[in-house]
Amino acid sequence: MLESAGRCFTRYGFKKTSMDDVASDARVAKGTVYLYCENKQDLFLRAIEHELRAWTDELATFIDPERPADELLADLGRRDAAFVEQHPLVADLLSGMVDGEFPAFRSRFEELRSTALRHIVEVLELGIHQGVFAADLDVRATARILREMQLAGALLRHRTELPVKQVRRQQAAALRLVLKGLERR
Amino acid sequence: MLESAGRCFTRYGFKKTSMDDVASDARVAKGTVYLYCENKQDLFLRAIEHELRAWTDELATFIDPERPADELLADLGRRDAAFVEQHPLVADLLSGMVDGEFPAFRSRFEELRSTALRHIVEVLELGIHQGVFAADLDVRATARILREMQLAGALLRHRTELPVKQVRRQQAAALRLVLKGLERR
Amino acid sequence: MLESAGRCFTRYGFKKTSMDDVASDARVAKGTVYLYCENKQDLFLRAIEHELRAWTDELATFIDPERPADELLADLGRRDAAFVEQHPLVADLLSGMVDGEFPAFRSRFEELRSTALRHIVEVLELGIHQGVFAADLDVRATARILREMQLAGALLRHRTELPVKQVRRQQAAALRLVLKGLERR
Amino acid sequence: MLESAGRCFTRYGFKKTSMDDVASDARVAKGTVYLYCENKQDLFLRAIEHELRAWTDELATFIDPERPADELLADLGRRDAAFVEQHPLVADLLSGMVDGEFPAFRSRFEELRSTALRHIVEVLELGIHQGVFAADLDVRATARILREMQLAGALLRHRTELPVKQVRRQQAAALRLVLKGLERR
DNA sequence: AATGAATGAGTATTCATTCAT
DNA sequence: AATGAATGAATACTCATTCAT
Repeated sequence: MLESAGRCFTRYGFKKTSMDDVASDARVAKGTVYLYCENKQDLFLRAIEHELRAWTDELATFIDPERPADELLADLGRRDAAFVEQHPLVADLLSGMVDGEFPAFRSRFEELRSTALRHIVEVLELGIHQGVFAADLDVRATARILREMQLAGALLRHRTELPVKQVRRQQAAALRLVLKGLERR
Repeated sequence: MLESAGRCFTRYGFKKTSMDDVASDARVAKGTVYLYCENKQDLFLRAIEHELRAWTDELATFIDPERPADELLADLGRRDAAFVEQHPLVADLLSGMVDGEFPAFRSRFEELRSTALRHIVEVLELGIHQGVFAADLDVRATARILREMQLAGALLRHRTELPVKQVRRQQAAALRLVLKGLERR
Repeated sequence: MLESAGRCFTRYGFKKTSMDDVASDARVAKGTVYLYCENKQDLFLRAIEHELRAWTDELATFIDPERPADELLADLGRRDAAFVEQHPLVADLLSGMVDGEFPAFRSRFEELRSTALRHIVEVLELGIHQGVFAADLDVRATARILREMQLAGALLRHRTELPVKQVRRQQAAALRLVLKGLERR
Repeated sequence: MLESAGRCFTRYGFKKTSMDDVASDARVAKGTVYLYCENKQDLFLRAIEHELRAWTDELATFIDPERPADELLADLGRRDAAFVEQHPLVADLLSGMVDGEFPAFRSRFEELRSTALRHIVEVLELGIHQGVFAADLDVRATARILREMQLAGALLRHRTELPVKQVRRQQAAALRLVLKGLERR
């Protein structure tokens, strides 16, 4: 059910997805959908939460402090990019796109986004500690940019249907750009 | 009229904006709106075009090849960021968000986006020529990232209502990150 | 003005004709149309009256009592058919089609239709008097049928776009059918 | 549902009938109407088809070749007239009135009208074969006229609200007129 | 638990009519 | 007299939501 909802919302967006779409994707009757949610908004939020659970599991993966931070960061980037590409709803959440539809949930969303940042922040701080990243980085702002860049790639694929090759090229270019910028002077 | 439309579409998105919204924002009757457009879609596209005209005017400003490219890029970045913040519809266009609503216009949009890239590409190439940027940059992919980063900032403001200070911090961090990454080895 | 209205109403019908259609056909501004009529209904009625004036002029033509009634009837039929083909609004009026749109004018219309019948009735009565038509004809009902048959032809052309040849064939067949039926036993 | 639609379209015509009219006549909500049709057009066509089904069933009734054709024709005329009076939508179809509203369906309608003619043609040909009708009749054109005359009566009733008595008188007169005209010389 | 027919509020669009210029 | 921009009531159609079965 929630997966059907996720699929539909991903494909058509919140407004354009009808409860009928969800119901028929899930091969149940429309009324049945309402057994699992209060209303369309609620369904959307549940669907996001569902994807987020997988996301936080993913994030929980251990960050090995022995490995050089730049390597870690590249790794994290790749993994996150891959995940977000598979879960565009999460991408929508992170990019703030959904905030417009749910003004009431803004602060909740902000919190979720914060969570997603924490891991990048950790790696950056580790890097500074290891002496591979510049000490005077604005860690939080930088983390945000890094996340944004991953998102950009993920959203690009879903929204503009660029060929995968180009997306990868862009991601590679992003990494290069960024790693140099992080380096200690 | 087009400005009212721009305001509304920006605030509520395409679907959630009703022609009544636009009409009452413009303080005219609903029928009057239809004197200036064929359709809601048409209105949206006109509103975007209206903002884009200002954008292309902005872009037409001369890029002085005597100035160092890194300086130019910073300048361009600031100016573009400022502009996009004032014209979120353009941001939506550039970020590919609108493509979902108007599949028929995708190629047209892509072209517009290309235009917007050209200036960044130019500056990058100038920088390579000047010897301040690395010669082996993937110019197009890099340009795309740079644009994405500006957009990210602009969208952030409109969608998540972060305090301006934080947005500026993020933009500064982005610049720093990026300029280093562009440098010649 | 009235001719433009006539043309438009003929082509598109009452509902589908917009005041803009009439105005642009008459090459004046929409407001100008309202100088010549109170509203759309009024315009329609004036347009019909305009055509009817020509019709009553036509009907006023002298019926020569010396000529055999069957010949007269054939003549009248041809002339009326030709006229109605040129003035489909009159045909609509006669066929009762417009009554639905203007329930308030029904009795007025009925009167106009009566006028149109009178001439046929006269010829039939002349024929009875001459002894060429059966004395026990239901004159009024028969007149109505004859009119109907002419109308049918006229409407056919405008509504179904049959080739002229076929319409003529039908009119010839109608005449033959009818003249035999009118004959004295 | 279809009957409500038929009633409304009959009473007010296609344009003037609103979906609300149909819905409230059928004592359901507007949305419910859309469960049974795609469109207003579609609803109209379905309503016509609904009436037509009854019509073709009616036409399917056996034409006994043993009976004299003039008798058969009178019978057919009476039955058809009665039917068309009860189903004015069919009358509108046959008279070509609906063609203007649905240019796209013109050929489909023409075909339906052809079907309706076939039976009259058959009786006429039977009559010629029996020697009661003139051999040189233009069968098709004549059939068309006969149909037209029945229609005229039916439409008359619905559109002008003549007293039934007068309609019957007209139909009787029509029959008399016609049967004489069909006779062998 | 599951269904899906019924609902009706919400929205885009049209067009007769008005009125300041 | 003539204009045509502005109006807003009217109307087709959609879809989230309910509820009897």
